[in-house]
Amino acid sequence: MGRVTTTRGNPGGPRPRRTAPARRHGGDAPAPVSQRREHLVRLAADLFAEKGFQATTVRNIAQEAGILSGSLYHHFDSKESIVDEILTGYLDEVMPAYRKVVAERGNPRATVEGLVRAAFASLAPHRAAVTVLQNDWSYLQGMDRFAYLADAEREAERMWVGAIKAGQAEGLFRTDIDPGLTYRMIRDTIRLAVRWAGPGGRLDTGALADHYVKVMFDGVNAH
Amino acid sequence: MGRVTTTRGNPGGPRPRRTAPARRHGGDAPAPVSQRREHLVRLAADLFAEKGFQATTVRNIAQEAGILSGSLYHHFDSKESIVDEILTGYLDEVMPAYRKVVAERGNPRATVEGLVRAAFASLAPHRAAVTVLQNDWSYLQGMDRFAYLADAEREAERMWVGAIKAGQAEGLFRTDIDPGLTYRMIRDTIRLAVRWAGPGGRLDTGALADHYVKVMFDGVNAH
DNA sequence: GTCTATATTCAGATAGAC
DNA sequence: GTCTATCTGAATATAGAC
Repeated sequence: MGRVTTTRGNPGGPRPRRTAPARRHGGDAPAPVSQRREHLVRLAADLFAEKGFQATTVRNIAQEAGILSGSLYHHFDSKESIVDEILTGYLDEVMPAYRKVVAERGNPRATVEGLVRAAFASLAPHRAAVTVLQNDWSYLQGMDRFAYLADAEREAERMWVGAIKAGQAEGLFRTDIDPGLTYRMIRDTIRLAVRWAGPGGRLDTGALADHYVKVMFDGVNAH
Repeated sequence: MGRVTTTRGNPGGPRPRRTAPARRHGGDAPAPVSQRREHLVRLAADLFAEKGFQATTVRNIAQEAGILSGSLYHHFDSKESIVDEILTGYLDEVMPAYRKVVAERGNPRATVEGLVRAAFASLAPHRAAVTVLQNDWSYLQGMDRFAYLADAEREAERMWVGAIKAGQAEGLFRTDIDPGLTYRMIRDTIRLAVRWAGPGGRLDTGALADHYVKVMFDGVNAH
């Protein structure tokens, strides 16, 4: 609607020259097809995990790889397609893990514990995805391309809340807590763990899961 | 350093004319000094609470107020000074509340419960600050101007962890959980509640605090 | 597969007229 | 106190040389 199409405008201009592209191999194997691409995704993921998707620029990613930003577009359509790959990789792991736990049809306590452990287990290999889901959720929500995120979230909620309600029905869990509220508390706490289980890797997620299961089931009170 | 000073460049160009600045008074009192300013801060806060600080533009804020972005700079130095005001307002409320709870020197269980309730109570009036602290923490950390955030966080951690450790020493809390880890779990879960206690205001924070205290102390298991 | 060069758009911010 | 007009810088992305 009434777009102004001035043919002017050139911010940027001559950019500072870098010294050299810092090659990191001197005649390696030809690389199957997209080993280079996967490497770039991993570099991007590290940056996304540090500061989120929106806060990371394609120049950041390119610099990390020792190339210029324009060169990234030989490998990727767009910045969005990079994060798409990262998010899809996460969901392709965690959702089947959830479904497997539910399909085992153990008692609800075992199911909830299994879900907690599955969630924690997926944190370490997918820090970037989890960080992006926290930081940039509302941004991604606005895009048709990422509608699958909300779908997955709905399915996950059904599984968790179902297990909690079943546990209440069987008298395993107290009935004076709200299942939906409890699910969100649990989910959020696990996701946030990615921040301090962070790059330093000070805490392994197995130990975190143990800690969390203890507190969640029995509370902080001494018996 | 070799800046290109083309005299060109005019993104924006002729902007669509708005109909009128939507005045909301027709001869009110002269307004003490900065009633207008406070109003603008509140508008900005709503936007920050929705999508964070970095994701909100000064043009967003101005549009919400029915003025142009340049006009905002009559009231504020910069976008940062707006968020500074918001964050300061939050800390000026929550930190004294924490200190008061600790100063009462009740038993550690009462102290922890008091801290939880103080934290929840501060959510509703300061949604923007809490959202910004979550979304833009790493961005703000990099700036000297916001060093006071880390200071406050350190003081808060000392109070919480102190209460948890005291409770363990008195045999009130189980000793097989890590105080620092437990504090972060609690803190993060409370902060995240701001998202779904959100704009709809579906859940009042008093009820949330009740729910949370129950689960935290006694766990989800039935007795 | 990378670089050069640049288009395009949008961000925060400013000067001065009204 | 707001608007007009614009600057400056930075972001995503593209075209074509090498």
